[in-house]
Order: sequence, then structure tokens, then C-alpha cells
Amino acid sequence: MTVRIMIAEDQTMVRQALVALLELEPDIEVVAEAADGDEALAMAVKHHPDVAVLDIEMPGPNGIEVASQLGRSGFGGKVIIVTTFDRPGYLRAAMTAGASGFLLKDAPAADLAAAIRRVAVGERVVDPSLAAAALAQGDSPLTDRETDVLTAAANHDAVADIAARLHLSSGTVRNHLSASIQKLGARNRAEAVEIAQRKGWL
Amino acid sequence: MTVRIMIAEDQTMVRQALVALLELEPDIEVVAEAADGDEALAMAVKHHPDVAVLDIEMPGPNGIEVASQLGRSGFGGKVIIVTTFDRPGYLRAAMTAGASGFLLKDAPAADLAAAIRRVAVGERVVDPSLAAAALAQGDSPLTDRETDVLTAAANHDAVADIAARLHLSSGTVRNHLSASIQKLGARNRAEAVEIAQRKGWL
DNA sequence: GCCTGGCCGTGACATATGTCATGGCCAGGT
DNA sequence: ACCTGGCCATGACATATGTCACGGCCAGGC
Repeated sequence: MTVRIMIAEDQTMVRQALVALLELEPDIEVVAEAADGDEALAMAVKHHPDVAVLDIEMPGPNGIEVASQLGRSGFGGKVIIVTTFDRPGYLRAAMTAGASGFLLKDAPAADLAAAIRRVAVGERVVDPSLAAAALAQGDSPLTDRETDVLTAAANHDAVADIAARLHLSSGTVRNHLSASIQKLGARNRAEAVEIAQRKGWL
Repeated sequence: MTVRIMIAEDQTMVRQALVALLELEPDIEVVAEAADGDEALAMAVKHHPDVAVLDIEMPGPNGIEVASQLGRSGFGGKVIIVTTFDRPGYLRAAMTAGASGFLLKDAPAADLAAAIRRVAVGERVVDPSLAAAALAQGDSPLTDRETDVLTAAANHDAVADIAARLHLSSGTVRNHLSASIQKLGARNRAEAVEIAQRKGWL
């Protein structure tokens, strides 16, 4: 009746603290730890835990990418995403990646153990306040090309570079950026990037 | 012989996990918890712990501000700063604020208990890799006015707005921004902001 | 078939941004 | 006293950015 879990979290101190916390639960056993996305993938196939608890912010493939990768590769267990930032956009991404649970680190620690138990028996667990925020946020107003261009602009590149990378005219790139800026109510390319990232639309 | 400590950390799950971890140490007793800067100040004067473990990123006054506040107000205990981001610039600020220890959450959890014990008896503890990084990184190359302008530019404002806020000509603002961009090796105002923030120079 | 609406791509044009040369001011060295 | 070097401030100039009006293309409704 014990649940075998894996914890993936890049900050060593936090990871070990979470392990210490969960080891206090008699019916939960931590069978694997991972400090980055690649290690998480390797550990999951090696130890096949019942539940994988994944942080989003990790070196290498992030928690959401790990989740979808596991889903495609026939990993039998469940996935819970735990994240620092409350970016509701992550929720949708996590769900489409096949996660069964989504928690914030702002939540009480007891919620984590509870979520692990419920997910292990097939339920879905989502932080209620986060779910409400995600609903209120809705879908992205950006078209495919606009999100392409905006993601390409996220690393402070000039228009000419973006145009070269996407094989477009610089005028076209400017046009897509302008449309994005207006749709998002931003006053800048930089502000548009920030808004879109915060809402999880990139 | 037990060390009485306080933990200030805004993410509930992480805070409770750290408490659980430290409660496992027989000679350490957690006498107070705080979820933000104001609460940390109140709890410190109420419970006067031997060591206050402060996260930097908190609502209200951040960990460094709390540390300097405690130092000025005759708080008798020691302070350890624990932070998420490896921004070596924080190290100097923490030390001038009167902290006795500085750790990253990337460090192993055992280091935290060890640091608490050593700080309690009057030693200073600094993460060695972080100290090296801080040394290697050196001081900010930016002048006072340049950091002013760059911080003002951090929220994607136009030059005219920055100029108005700082009571400067727009040409002057552009000049300071240009100097910052060149000194930081950036190609953009946005990139310059990001570099400076990452290095802790804002 | 025809229209309609949305998305993509493009170039002209106004505006914002980044660079440069210049001058005033002050602290420190000689 | 005099120079020197650094910081601040400013305006001219080239370039990058954002906005606009236009066409082509395709899917869906009539």
C-alpha cells in the first residue's frame, strides 16, 4: 500500500527538504531523486515510480517537457507538476503534457502528500486558486506566426536577426510584432514578450 | 546547548519542508516561522532566536532589508541569508547588511544545519563557490546615474517616460543607456537590463 | 460559382532608439 | 595654480522600431 515516488527539483536544499518531509509519511517512499530534466527521464525509466513529482524550472528539459516525454515513452506512472511561479499558462501546458496534478510551492506542505495519494489512485488534483486563474485567463489571442515571431524576439534579438532565422522579410516581422503588441495591450516589444510569457502564451 | 532558530521563506511548501528537515537535528529547535518580511521582523523581536534564516525573495521587505533592520534595532541574534538565485551581487549586500552567513538553495541540505551551528558560535559562513563567483564578478562597471536610468528602464518604459521621472533630458537618458549597453556588452536596452539584473548590479 | 473574413507577407512612412562629439563641473595629482 | 580624468548633461545624426495600407491566399458560407 505504499506509494513509490520520484522527486525532480534542481535546488538541492529544497529537494532534500521535500524528501525529508515526505519520508515522514509512512505510506510514501521516495525511490529516486533528480536534479535536472535529463536525470529525471533516466530515473523514471530506471525506477518506474508510481508518481513523479516534477518542478518546472530545471536545467535541461523542464518539468513539462519531461512530462510529455514520459507520456510518449510508455511511462506507466502519474505526474504531478510543482512550480514556483504562479503562471496560469503553465497549467494548460502541464495538462496537455499529460500531468495528473498541478501544485504551487505556495501551497501548504500537507497538500503535497495528499495530492500524491490522490493521484496515485487515479484522481486529478489541481490547485483551486490556480485553476480559477487559468480559466479567467482564456486562450491566447495570438496567431501561430505571431507567437513564432514573439518567441524568437524573446531573447532580445534585432528584427533583422529574427527575419533571417525565420526566412521572412524584416517588414513582415515588424508587422507580426506590431500586431502582437496591440493585441496584448503592450507598448513595446519587450513588454509584449513579458506579458505573453507571464500568461503562458509562448 | 540547542540552537533556537527562525525561518523566513514565503513559499509555504518550501518553508515547511525546511522546518521538517531541521527538526530532524536534535540540537536545533525551530521557534518561529515567517512568510514575509514584516512577519519576520515581528517574530524576531517576539521570539529572539539565536539564528534567523532569511530568504531574500519575500513579499514586503526582503531578506537583506530585514537583516539590516534587525542589525539597527539591537536584535541580538545572528542572520543567515538563503537565496534561490545565484546572483553574487546579493552577497556583498547581505554582508554589509550584517549577515553572518550566506547560502544558496543549490547547496546540500546538510550545509544549512552545519552553517546554523557554526554561525551560532560566532563564525562566518559563506558558500565557497558563491564567494568565488562574487570575486570573479567584481564590482559593477556602471556609474550611479547609469544604474538609476537602467533600473528605471527595467519595466519596459519609453525614454520620454524615464526622462520625465528622473527630471532629465531625453538625450541624457539615451546617453546613459548607450553607455550601459556598451559597458555590459549588450546589443539592446533590454539585454543590458537582463545582464545587469542577473549580475545583481541593479 | 461568388463573396467574406482571417491569416500571411510586404514595402512606405513616422517615431523611438542608439551613437557620437561636445561642454560643464568637480576631485585629485603635480 | 594648473592639468587630468571621470561623471553628468545635452543636442545632432544614423539606424532600428512600430504603424499603416495594400495584395495574395485559403476556408467557409451563401
